[in-house]
Amino acid sequence: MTKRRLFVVDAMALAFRSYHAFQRPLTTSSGLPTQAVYGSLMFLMNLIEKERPDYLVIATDSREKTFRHERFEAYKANRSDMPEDLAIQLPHLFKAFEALGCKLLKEPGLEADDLIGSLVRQVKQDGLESYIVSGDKDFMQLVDDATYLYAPKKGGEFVLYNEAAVIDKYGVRPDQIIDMLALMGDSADNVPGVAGIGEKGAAKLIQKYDSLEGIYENLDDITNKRQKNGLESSRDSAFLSQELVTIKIDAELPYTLDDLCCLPDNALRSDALLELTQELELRTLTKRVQDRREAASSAQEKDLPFVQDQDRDSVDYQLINEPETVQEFLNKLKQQDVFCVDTETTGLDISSDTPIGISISWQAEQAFYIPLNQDQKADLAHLKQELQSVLSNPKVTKVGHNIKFDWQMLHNTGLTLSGPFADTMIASHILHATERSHSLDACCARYLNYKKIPTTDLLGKTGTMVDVPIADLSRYACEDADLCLQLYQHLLPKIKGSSLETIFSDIEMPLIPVIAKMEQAGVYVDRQSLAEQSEELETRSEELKKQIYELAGEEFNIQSPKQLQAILFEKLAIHEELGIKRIKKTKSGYSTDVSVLEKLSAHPLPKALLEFRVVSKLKSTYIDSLPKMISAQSDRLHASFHQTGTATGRLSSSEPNLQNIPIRTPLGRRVREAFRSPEEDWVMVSADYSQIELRVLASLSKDENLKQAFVDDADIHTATAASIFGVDPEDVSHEQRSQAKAINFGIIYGMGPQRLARETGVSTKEAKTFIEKYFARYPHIKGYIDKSISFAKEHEYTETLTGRRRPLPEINSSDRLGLANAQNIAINSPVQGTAADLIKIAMVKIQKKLDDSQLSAKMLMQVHDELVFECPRSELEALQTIIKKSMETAMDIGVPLKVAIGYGTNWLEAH
DNA sequence: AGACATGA
DNA sequence: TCATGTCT
Repeated sequence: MTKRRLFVVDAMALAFRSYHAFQRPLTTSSGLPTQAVYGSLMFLMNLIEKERPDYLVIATDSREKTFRHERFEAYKANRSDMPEDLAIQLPHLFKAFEALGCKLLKEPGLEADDLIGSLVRQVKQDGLESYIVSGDKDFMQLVDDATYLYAPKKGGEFVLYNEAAVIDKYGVRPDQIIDMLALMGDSADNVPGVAGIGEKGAAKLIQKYDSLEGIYENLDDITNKRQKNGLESSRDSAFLSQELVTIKIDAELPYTLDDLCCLPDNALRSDALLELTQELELRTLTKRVQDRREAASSAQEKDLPFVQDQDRDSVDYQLINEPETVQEFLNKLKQQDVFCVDTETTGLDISSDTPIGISISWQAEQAFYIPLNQDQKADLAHLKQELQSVLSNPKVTKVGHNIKFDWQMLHNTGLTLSGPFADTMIASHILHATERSHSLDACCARYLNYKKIPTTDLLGKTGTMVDVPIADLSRYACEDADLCLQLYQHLLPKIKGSSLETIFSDIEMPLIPVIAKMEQAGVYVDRQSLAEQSEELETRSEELKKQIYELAGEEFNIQSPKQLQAILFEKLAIHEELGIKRIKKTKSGYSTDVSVLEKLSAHPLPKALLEFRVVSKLKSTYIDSLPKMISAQSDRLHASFHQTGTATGRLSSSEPNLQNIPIRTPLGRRVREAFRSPEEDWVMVSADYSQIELRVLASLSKDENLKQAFVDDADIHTATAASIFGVDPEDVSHEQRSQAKAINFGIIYGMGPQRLARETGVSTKEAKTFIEKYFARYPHIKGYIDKSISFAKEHEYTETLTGRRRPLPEINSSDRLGLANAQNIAINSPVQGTAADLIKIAMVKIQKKLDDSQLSAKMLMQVHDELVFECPRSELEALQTIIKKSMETAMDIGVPLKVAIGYGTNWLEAH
């Protein structure tokens, strides 16, 4: 693939150039001048269409003075002010950049030149080529094997300067340009240079003596009197000029490649651009944008999707479905030690769907599609057997994007896929934990700047993969495998050898088959029990509804916060009636959440509402929806667990979310009680890490006091209470314990005194003193918190014990809320993430022991610090031993880990 | 603090 | 999309 290209434009240079290029003024009907906007837009649109950049950004000066002004007071002193009718256009110009999808880069204390210089050097590290779009010869100093000067000529033409072209023009190398400019000076920027030396003279001298230093070392050689005199008298000025003309290349810039991305096809037909050209009455440009939009929509009608074509004709995709080609393919496959697999399947159901074909790639832009259905003309049984030996070869790395899915599909057709794995979806998540999507489409766009054909184009509206013509399917499947392999080549080097390698190779990759099995096992729920509960709650719900309507004096939609607001705070004004002043607010008025309703619960209406809320939540979210998700195939619930769903490294669960099944209240608990084993002599087993996050906190902070409490196996909240209230553990009251518990949680979540006060029901002031006392008793925890925050500030990410990272959100130091949030993240993420890593390690250990010992016990679900299993009574003891051992020795964190196990009818009692 | 689901 | 509520 050719290198991806970044184009950088100097905003002010472009604006001035466009402004002066116009002889006649151009204005809107209301008199707003628009020459600069028109000229700049025209220029950029031409550039985008002609060059189709992968990345395009505009750089501009910051307002502040720079190091050059400090060094030389008169720097740029003779610049005249910007003409008023250009200045007035600037806001529109910036809007125009935005409409084109170009980021406007600006950094405090940097001139555009320095920003550009540092940017091109930075992206060179990422393997990009840079094109500096400017007529300013100063930029020639930056030209190298990956950096070009793209200088506009008259009439829309450009000259491209590479190293050779620079030498051709001045006879000096790019790295000598600085010294040449130092001799010449620059009247526009008030750079003094050396009197009596111009462009020609400067070039000649540098050619002869190599550098400014070289010239002064050989001053006696110089025959030209005028030059010699000038050089002698302007020595200081020459070296000052050298400093002034040197473009900074090492400024740290906060941009990622994603910030610089350009989508040429979208840029020229965006809604924003059309709106802007219309608003500014730029008719020629409006017409041009409309043309692009029409072309795009007619292309879509013809079913021609917009794909960023990157030499896609050069790809080598082969359909392998003849006996001879199959054998030839298998022989080549067996020689690979890394390859990418992707399956095309009859559907997405993990308990019933199967592969119809498999695509494989081991080299970028080359891939093979091997049908595993009737499209395959070779001996299928033999083919599968051969594939099996490769798919389970422990010496071969199998690359995939969400390879858990392929594992499951292959499993459904009797094929075993085994490690080592390299999952590019998880690799993406490890490298960018705060990105929302890690789908193949998103990753290709993000890392390869390649827009895939949407799957829906292939499938049509209702069809399945099975109905797709083999040629199309083959091409699509090959593209997926090829791109996945390219992602592997792009992402894995960033992980290998870095501190992320452990988390990727030793934790996440081995976890894949564990989760794959867990999902396929599913969990049984008692439909009957849920149906009974549903009826009971239906009755209660109706009663409450009636009661609520009566109290309100009218019928309304109780589930609409807006309507409820009107009843509570306007019609009945309950808060006034009860004399309650402050009511929590949301963006759209008074809140009606639990905390508010509880405040008002002296009145019967809010009281009824509270119960109604509980009942309807339970009924709609769990009792009525769980049965709908039970697989007809297995009669069980097969939720998904995602390794890429959270910023901290926890797993997440969906369809249904098994991680928020009720447990706290008796009514909710009945829902979880419906989860049971369908087999006669089998039991549910639940294993809970006790206080895992506080143990992790003790470990991370190395607080002896807290560590000792765990070594002593004390009740941690009681111990904390004893410690901060200065009493013996036996004398701790209920009240004191629950306040200590709130503080312990508060610390883990990084919550402030206000939240703590709300949580414990004490005043903010009292909460403050609690926290102070806490820190006095656990001084290392205060230290840990400070350390976490400063680490996060410095690195802009947080890190767990195992090296997992989470980038911090961009912090705007004026944004108080954002800052507080970032601090909470700095404290919470390492704790939550380390706990998540511990249980992941335990899961892998447990599954391995289950496999090795050939027990039939099954892991069914994970709820952050809890694992749920199902096993025959006869295996109970063996299973408990395995669980306990694995969880308690998951990793040595310098604090003992404790596990509580509950089973059978008591499986919920571990809590 | 971190998730996901529901209903409007 | 927001407000709400469930879990850890």
